[in-house]
Amino acid sequence: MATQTPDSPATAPVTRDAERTRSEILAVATREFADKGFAGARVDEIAAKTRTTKRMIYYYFGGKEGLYISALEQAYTGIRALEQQVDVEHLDPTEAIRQLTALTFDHHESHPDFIRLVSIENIHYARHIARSEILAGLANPALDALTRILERGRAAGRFRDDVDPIDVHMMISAFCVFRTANRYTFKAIFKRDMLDPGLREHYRTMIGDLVLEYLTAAE
Amino acid sequence: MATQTPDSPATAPVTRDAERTRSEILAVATREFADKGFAGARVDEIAAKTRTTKRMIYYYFGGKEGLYISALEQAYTGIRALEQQVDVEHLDPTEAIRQLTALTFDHHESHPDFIRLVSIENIHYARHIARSEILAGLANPALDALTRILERGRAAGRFRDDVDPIDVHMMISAFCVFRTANRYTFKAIFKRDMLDPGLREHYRTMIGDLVLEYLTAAE
DNA sequence: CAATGTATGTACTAGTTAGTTAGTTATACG
DNA sequence: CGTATAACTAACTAACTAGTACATACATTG
Repeated sequence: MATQTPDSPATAPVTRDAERTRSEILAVATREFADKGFAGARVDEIAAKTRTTKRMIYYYFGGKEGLYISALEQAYTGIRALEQQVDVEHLDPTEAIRQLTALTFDHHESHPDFIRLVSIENIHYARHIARSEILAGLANPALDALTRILERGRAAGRFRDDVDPIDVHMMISAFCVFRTANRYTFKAIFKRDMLDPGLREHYRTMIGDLVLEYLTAAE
Repeated sequence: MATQTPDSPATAPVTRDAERTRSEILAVATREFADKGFAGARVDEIAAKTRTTKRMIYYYFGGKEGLYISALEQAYTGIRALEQQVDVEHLDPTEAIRQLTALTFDHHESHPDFIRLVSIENIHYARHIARSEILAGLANPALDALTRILERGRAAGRFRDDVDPIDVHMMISAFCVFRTANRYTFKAIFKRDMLDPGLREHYRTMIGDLVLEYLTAAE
């Protein structure tokens, strides 16, 4: 009786899977931190939303802060992996810029949790990113692609040659990040949801126009 | 002896000043909330940084959330009052856009706490702004000024006529907000401080160029 | 198949935190 | 001058919250 029988549903089949436990905690934590911030998220609540217990958070991540840093690292490496797939080398510079801005636009739209984590991390003065070895040395595929596009465009005499890739990247990010990160206050004040599906194409084109107009302007 | 004498420094002249107490609490709270977020800020710490006690926070603001909302309201009304002073009606449209972008740029740079509060409020899905009657009906002087500039520019045949004032306002805000709000993660990743004084003029001109290039482009 | 380390659950704790209770004192006003 | 009221203080509390001690079960490997 004390022995576990296959027909005892009370004692669930407690299969052990360290990787599953770890990744489940991480997934739940990412959502919770993105939703409520570092201070607002609750370790007990994160634990409750997993199939395991709070003890496991401390076992795998050391504590609340370790868990938050791991969530950040995972979010960043995930986004960077996506960016790595950007292939615009074969396109002509103008079309490459259009594709790159559209891709960035799409990335930001489809990863709101990532954007929120970045906002939260900025509220914390990027203290955790600075501390993380993984995040400090992370390459930026989108910037690399942009740098090469600008070089080609400049060589072809299509783009002005006094522009800095980081500045152009900043323009694109600013627009895409603002649209997602400031969605709620913007809507409250201007009564417009920047993520309204009906406005999507308009904004997706606009950021391409904006950047290209700037790049092709006379110096 | 029990009577308070002018030469007894132990019993400080506890002058009562409701307005001073209230505004001191509000000033400290604004800094604390901007620094640590709503959940991260501590009522006890806010109280400790004032000359009064925690009880007064509850006396004047009802609670932590009431205090946070009051801080938000004050920050927004302060910024709006500043914007009201924008006077670009007498300038020609191109110059007016240059002035307006530069002014917005300056405002954002000199009010980092306001930008941080906005970021924090977005993390909270603008729940508090939506609830505040003061903030819901706040006019937007910068947008009004922009609308009139665009009309004049369009009438003069200088600007394209398919642009929406809210969209242009969004571009300008996106750039200026991003530069301040995402300063820390941007620096950690791209090793560039967007608020470096040496880059200030460069960025201040850039946002004007960017918007004007867009407004004067062929449709 | 024993045994050893990894993985997991339960129950607890110390410290914190928002909010409150029960008053006291200054000041305006008749 | 006395008194009503607004402004203010100190000490307290109940609930929460991150983190831990301790016990135990699974599974891998020799």
